[in-house]
Amino acid sequence: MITTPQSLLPSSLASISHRVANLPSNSLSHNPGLSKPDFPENSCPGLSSSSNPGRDLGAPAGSMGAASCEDEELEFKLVFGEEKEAPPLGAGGLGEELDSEDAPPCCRLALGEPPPYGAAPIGIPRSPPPRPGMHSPPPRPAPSPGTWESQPARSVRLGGPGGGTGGAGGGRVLECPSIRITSISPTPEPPAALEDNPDAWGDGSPRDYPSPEGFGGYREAGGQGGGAFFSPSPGSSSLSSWSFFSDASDEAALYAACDEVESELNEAASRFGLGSPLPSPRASPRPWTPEDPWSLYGPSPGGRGPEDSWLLLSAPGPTPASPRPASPCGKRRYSSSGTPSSASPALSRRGSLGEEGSEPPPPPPLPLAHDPGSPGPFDYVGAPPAESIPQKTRRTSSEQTVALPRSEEPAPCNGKLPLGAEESVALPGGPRKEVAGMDYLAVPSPLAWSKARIGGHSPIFRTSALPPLDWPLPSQYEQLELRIEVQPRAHHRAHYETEGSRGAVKAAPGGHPIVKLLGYSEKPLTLQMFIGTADERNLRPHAFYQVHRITGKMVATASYEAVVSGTKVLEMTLLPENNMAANIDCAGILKLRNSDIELRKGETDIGRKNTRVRLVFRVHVPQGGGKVISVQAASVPIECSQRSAQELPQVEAYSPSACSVRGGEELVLTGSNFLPDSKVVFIERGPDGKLQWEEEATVNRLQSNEVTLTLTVPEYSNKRVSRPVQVYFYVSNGRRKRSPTQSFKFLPVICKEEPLPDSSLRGFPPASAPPFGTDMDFSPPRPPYPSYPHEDPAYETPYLSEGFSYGTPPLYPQTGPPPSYRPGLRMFPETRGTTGCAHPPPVSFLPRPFPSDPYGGRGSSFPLGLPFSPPAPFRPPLPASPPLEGPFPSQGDVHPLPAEGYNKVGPGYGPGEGAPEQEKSRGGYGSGFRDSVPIQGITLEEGGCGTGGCECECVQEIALHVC
DNA sequence: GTTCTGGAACTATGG
DNA sequence: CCCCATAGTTCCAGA
Repeated sequence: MITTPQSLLPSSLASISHRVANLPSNSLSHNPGLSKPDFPENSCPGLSSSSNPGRDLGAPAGSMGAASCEDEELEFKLVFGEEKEAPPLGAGGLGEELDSEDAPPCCRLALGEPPPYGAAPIGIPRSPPPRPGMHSPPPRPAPSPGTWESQPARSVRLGGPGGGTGGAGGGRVLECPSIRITSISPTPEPPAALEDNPDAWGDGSPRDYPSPEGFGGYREAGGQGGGAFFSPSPGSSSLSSWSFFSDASDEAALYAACDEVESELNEAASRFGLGSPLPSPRASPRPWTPEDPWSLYGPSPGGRGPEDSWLLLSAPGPTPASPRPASPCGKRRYSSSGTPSSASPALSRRGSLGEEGSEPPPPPPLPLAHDPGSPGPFDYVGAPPAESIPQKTRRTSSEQTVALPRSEEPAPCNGKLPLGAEESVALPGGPRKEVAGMDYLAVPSPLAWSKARIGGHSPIFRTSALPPLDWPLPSQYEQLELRIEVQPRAHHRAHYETEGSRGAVKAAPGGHPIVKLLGYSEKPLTLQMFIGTADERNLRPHAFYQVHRITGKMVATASYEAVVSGTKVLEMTLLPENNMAANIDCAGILKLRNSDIELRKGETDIGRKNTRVRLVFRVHVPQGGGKVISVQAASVPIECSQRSAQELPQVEAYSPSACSVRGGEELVLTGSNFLPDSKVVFIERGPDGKLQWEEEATVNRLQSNEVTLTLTVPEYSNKRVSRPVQVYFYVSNGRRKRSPTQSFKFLPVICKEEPLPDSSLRGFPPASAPPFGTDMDFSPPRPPYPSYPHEDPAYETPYLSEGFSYGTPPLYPQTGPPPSYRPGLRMFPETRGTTGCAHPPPVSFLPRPFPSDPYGGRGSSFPLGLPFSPPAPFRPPLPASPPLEGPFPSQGDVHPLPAEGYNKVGPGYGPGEGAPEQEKSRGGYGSGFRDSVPIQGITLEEGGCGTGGCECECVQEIALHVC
């Protein structure tokens, strides 16, 4: 680990680092798992961990890693130094509160100042950012009427010890709701230091790098970060951070334990003139130049400094050898965590802790290490010039990178940060981050924040106090509107730090997303972009994903990275000559290891299954008088996991679910991942499970798209069957890419017409036909679902399936109309379970979990006021992930509403059509499907299942097919 | 030689 | 405790 770096480091530091590394506890354990246990006992777990991990990880990563690694170490060392300083809360300049409004806002930006790169957009002040997960306190009204300013919970200036060398003057300011325990920190100075003393670093030693660390945030910075300092390795770090930092007491213990080390480090650091170690050593590989405004931000984004920085800390990663090193250690169990993706905010600790809070609490100081004025508008940390770091580093980046300190960062938004701004912060932040998050005491629950924010304040802020990233902002205000003209694709496989880039996010139509600011064209403005969440909660920076700057020949859009509160922000310029539009061809998505993030002190979100993100764009339009109007637009949800990306086709609903053995009817499938060459194959298996019949259906390509397949049901092999025949079909995108099978029935043809009473048709009298589930279609698994309330418009979406309600496929109007979305489609709820039916699941779809049958199992749904219709509309919790949602991009909308999605879906069907169709469907029902259905096949099934306990013969049915 | 990708092996987590 | 399924990460290989 130390090797190279050490060499670079002063002997003292080096020695220290070694020592650290060797510390018992630490164990450096690469193995996280190990470390964790040790922690308690060990004195300085964190340290140890830190040391290694990164390296290890890095190593594996690749050649590049080497460099990074080195850097990492350096940082590590540096960090230590800082820590020492930092720890004390107040250490250096702590105590000061910046926050005051006027405060110098770290955020302040110089509007108008051109960015370093090309067109100089107007600088945007950086807002204090809260950590991704965390919520920042709602902005408070600024002195000026009508304007808001972000407000840190409290700000504390960390000080750089005066050291300050850092210049930073001191320190960074942290906003802390609570008390900060860690030492970590804050040392913002580093950057400052750098700036101030460029010479010191000048040699290009690792130290020179700006502190990417700042970024450390993301991985935890805190944990790592801070922890990082303490524990480099992910695992360890996490552990350490976790264990140690989680409590103040723990931290204290740590500190004590590490005291010695810290002291030494500090000393060493001081000798070097590092004010604070923190600074971002990593930041950019290239020598840091004081003059470079960006330097302040930290490592260069371009280089991905940030990432690197993050990585460093975070990186603990596993070495190549061990695949999942990180997680093991301290991972928390998902189950325990409660909701996975954050489905429910409430659940998350954040609320209480501060997890989010954590982030928020310490809103990192924006870094402006440098003077705001000078550099540029962007206060953030990162944003260094692109050139700074080779992308390649990416891999290593992990190692290098420090996690961005998300929230941690001091949030001073207002306050200015010390320079190094985020980075510096970050670095320290890393540590800090954790600290920060953790440290802070209780923070208002996310919900609370949400409410506060949701209120709808005007998007007018002071340039000195821009809104945190987790602040909801309107996409439009007065004549201004930030619009995503071209939405990104619904899938984008994010890359890990250990991988190479997987490219920029692309648009569905090809090309890349395009964002445009309407209503303003006076001068260049900076467009910010970060990766936000896609869950039902308020939009906020995603804890497990970070934007990744893509550079290359093919990238035409200039951009640079910055780190705001631990969240990497990609900044681009909107030029009047381009109609204030930007082609987002420079934004990739980096996936952070769940274990790294989860271990962060304040992090409450769970990474597992939390793979959807949204691209969030922001623009701060200067209004004069030190005010800006901030508008934001978020893209459609983007699924970032490989799996989903290559995911198997999924059938979420289909209609009809049965037809005559003659086939020929049109069957519409809705789901996701359908391809132009997707095939739909019908099969029948014998009692022994052997394939008895197989037939590929003819797909109507013109009426099919990614989420809808329209096909013609093939003719069944035996047209003389006297009973309904249960068959199955699946969608295939190629070998190994088949959807789960769906059940379908072929009904015998009855020449004699048998009129059915309306009642029966519609509702199947309870007695005779169990409403729900019985339907054959559903295969076993599904519980009877209650129907979604038809009444509720909201549910009219695809999910609703009338068919479902009726339970019988035949009921669906089989008329031709497209299927677009027919009401008939039904969604299956999670199959398992609810009913009790043990059915094998022939139908295993239901991707989304539905609530169990509210109606006691019987619940099938009866939409139209059928006898059995559920009393109250039952609303499935689709929300989080509406089935369709992912795939369907609704243009322009930020929120993935199923409905919207659907609208878009049908190829032939224009957007918006969906609704109509649905209605039609309904209408059809209402009017009497009979009429609408020339040929009706009615199948009555009785299933024990429907009722509940059945064992399952679920299908006893009577099918009548009217000719 | 790099950057992108697509695939897939491995391992952890949960049921 | 074992088995299986699902998911997250890391690797590999080809374009």
